[in-house]
Amino acid sequence: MLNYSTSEENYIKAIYHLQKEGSVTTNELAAELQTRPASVTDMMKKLRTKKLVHYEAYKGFKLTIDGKKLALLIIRRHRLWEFFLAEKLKFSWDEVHAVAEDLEHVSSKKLIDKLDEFLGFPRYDPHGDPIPDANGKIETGKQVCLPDLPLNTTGIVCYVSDQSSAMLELLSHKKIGIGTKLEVKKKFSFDQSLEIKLRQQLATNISGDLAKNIFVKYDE
Amino acid sequence: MLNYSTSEENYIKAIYHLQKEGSVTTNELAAELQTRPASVTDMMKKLRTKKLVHYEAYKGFKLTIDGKKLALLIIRRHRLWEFFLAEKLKFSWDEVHAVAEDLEHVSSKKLIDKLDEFLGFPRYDPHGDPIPDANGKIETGKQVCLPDLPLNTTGIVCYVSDQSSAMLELLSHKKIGIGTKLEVKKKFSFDQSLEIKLRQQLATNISGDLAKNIFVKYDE
DNA sequence: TCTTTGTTTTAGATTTGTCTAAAAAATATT
DNA sequence: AATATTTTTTAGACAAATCTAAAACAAAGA
Ligand SMILES: [Mn+2]
Ligand SMILES: [Mn+2]
Ligand SMILES: [Mn+2]
Ligand SMILES: [Mn+2]
Repeated sequence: MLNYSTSEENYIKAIYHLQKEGSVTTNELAAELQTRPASVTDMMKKLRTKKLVHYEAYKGFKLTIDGKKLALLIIRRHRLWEFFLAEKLKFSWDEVHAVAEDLEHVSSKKLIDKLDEFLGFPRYDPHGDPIPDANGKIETGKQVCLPDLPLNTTGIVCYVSDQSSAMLELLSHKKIGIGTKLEVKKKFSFDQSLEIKLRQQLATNISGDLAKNIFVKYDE
Repeated sequence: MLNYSTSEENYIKAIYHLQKEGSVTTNELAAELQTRPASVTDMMKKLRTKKLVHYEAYKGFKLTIDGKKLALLIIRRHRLWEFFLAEKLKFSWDEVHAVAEDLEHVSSKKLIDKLDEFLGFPRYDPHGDPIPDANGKIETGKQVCLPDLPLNTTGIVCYVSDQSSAMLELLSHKKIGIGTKLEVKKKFSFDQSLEIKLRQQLATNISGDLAKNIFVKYDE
């Protein structure tokens, strides 16, 4: 794998995040990167000659296969460092991103693979986003705690942070367990309680305290 | 503390290493950094306006108080990362330097101080060089294993890596312990054995196997 | 002291990544 | 369809860090 500049890497990563499907426009990318449209055009020409983006004037751009591979490598670095900062250095969730933004550009393959191993091959970063593996494979979907699941979106329960018997008793009574599919129908700001609907069942209410401890996976 | 470019930091660190005492010349620094004398002159003018070096045309240069502080901060980052790579990620001694050369430029103060804490405030990097503390204080001298102690230089035993009873028996017989002052008089390449001299005693011989496990501190 | 040699600095060019202002193209409105 | 608006690209400039070639300076030798 060739070596790319910090600037090139930031562009590639930003395009990846913007191109859910279809292509990305000059203004979108300029806004994302806090730069000027003219700078974006310049960089797209460069990334085209390096075969990292498909680009024709006035027609937007998207990553090539190689571009996507590079993006996933940078995201892998970014999220592993975020995990390291939160887990080992006890940074809080909102502090990890800025530092990882710099660390992600240190490009030693061995460093990242050894770091991955040292961390125990974590699957999610501190924000619940999946971490690509050494081959660039990434799990689709996102892991969040229940209050952060968008309304009317199906989520699958994948983890419960509080495993006390009191908690498990409540869960089994509500018929919620690992693998349960559910949707959040309403969020009440007064007490953070949620109205949720389980597959083939009536809606039920759960407290904010309970919801905070339930983690779900969903497709973005 | 202001922020400096990777290039500026590499220059500052190189000057620190070259100016044991007295001042550094253009050609020396160009050789150290694998660059051209003209580039060095350009950079010296820039670092002078930033008050990091004392510099007058044709008269060499040395770090100001602020320049020295910055150098020690970069060296602190470098050596902490080296320790992390060797200790936690199981890199070998000869692999850590190149990666640390990049990591040292990530400038978050909190990152480095938390890393220091996570590592247990190590005092020496994997090459035996002392690590400056959070205030930039650095221990003078260097820690190496006995075969690496320069000939006829007084070293003080500060650590023994093999602490088996067989080993300690041999050491006490030779009257070598923590704090013992000694000099290496001769190195025999045939079997790596050494002829050493202890303070106020006759010279004695020790095997390569023993010598490898004895660490000494000395002034450069 | 004068001259030769080696070192250091200057002058001017290059690359990378950015910017502003103006022109060109695409899109939306009447 | 013609015109107005928005988006994108081009043209030209700039700062950072580097280079080569030439000029200026310092040190050493005759
Ligand atoms: Mn970044
Ligand atoms: Mn994240
Ligand atoms: Mn470096
Ligand atoms: Mn070292």
